[in-house]
Amino acid sequence: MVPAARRGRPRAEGADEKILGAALELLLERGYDRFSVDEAAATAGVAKTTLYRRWPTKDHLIVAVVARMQDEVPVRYSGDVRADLTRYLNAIVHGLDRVRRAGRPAGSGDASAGLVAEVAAAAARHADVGAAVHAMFARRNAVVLALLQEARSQGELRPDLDPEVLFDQLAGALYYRLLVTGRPLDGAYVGRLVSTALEGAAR
Amino acid sequence: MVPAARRGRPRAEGADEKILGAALELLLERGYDRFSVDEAAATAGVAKTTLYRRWPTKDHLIVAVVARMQDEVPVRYSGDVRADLTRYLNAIVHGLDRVRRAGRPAGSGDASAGLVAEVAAAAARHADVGAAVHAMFARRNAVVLALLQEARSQGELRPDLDPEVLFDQLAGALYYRLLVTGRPLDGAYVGRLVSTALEGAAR
DNA sequence: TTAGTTTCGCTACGGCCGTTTCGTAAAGGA
DNA sequence: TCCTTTACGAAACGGCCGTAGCGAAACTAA
Repeated sequence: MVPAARRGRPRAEGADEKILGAALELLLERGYDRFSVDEAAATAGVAKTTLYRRWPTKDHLIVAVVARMQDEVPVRYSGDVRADLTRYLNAIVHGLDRVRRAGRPAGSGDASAGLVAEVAAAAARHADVGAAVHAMFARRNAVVLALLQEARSQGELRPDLDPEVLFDQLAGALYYRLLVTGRPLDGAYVGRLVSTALEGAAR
Repeated sequence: MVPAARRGRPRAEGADEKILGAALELLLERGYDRFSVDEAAATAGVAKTTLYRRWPTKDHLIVAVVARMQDEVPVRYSGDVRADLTRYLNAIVHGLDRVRRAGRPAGSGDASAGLVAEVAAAAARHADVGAAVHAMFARRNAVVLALLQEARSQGELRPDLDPEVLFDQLAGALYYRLLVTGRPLDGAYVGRLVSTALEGAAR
């Protein structure tokens, strides 16, 4: 489907890519707060107005960059939910580790926690960014929710289980631990988390 | 314990209170992003330098305001963990609702989600703010963790349960739902959450 | 060709954050 | 009393975000 020929001067070809590439580099190097829109435009070799025509705020740009670097984690039901969930959550932890290792060296805290928190804050600041962030996570998590439904229909999970609630518990615990408690997020924690969620706390 | 008499001119008595009060009012009225330090100082009737001598950044000030309005939720083990946890989580939800209702009317999304996300972002931006935020939550959650240990020793919870993991699941799910999925946070969700966490997902 | 539309780069601006400077005020110590 | 120390208000500043205005460029439509 070729886009309908529009009226005036066409947008500079490849400008979007140049901007997103420069922005990604600067974002990983400096983190959200030390990231400057002026510098991103300059690094991309583009006027600031050209950037702002595409992304109306710094928040919009950052979320676009983050959405772009989201790698999908391929997951399929293997017959062992515990193993599948453990693998998926470990992939999230590993992705956060990559951001952390790429982050700024200064003692400004955890780069991965910072990025997650800033994306959440951007989602709360602008309604359209919020919609984009919610869609980004929904898309990313859809495969896992389907996996949980499959495991439930296979009898490995309780028939009355709400997969969304279970997933909120798992992913939520990861981000809560990362952002609120400041305690380490590693494979051992993922293992304890999956066990507790699957086997339950009662009795 | 009287503070040791310090050398120079003493700090203006009551200035801290005036600033925190004005800041709280402005924060609830406008939200983090539309909150201006200059305006907070002017409203408090204080020079900006006086404010910055006490809180070196806007983030420090906001976190101090939030820490101040944290009301502790009194919880004791009643012999029914499900009821106790439900009450506690509903208190959190209710507290977020209060912030939401006090929030700005403009379509800038959810005021409570915004405040939570901004506090998390502030914690990630400055190491000392992070320590304060972690301590604030640890203090707030300590009673619940003690409650869980009590319930475990009373045989209502699994003897091998890690209370921290269980609590991460519960609180994390709330904030994850609020910030990431954008879906409603109400009593019905709290009920489903507690049930799933206590009874487990397996079988 | 001509007119109209949209984008481009460039520049300047207002608002806010955080810092700095300056003169003054209020305390303790000699 | 005089000196030192710390806090105060007022003002100015640089950096960054986001907006506005300008002339030029690139395209469509007539």
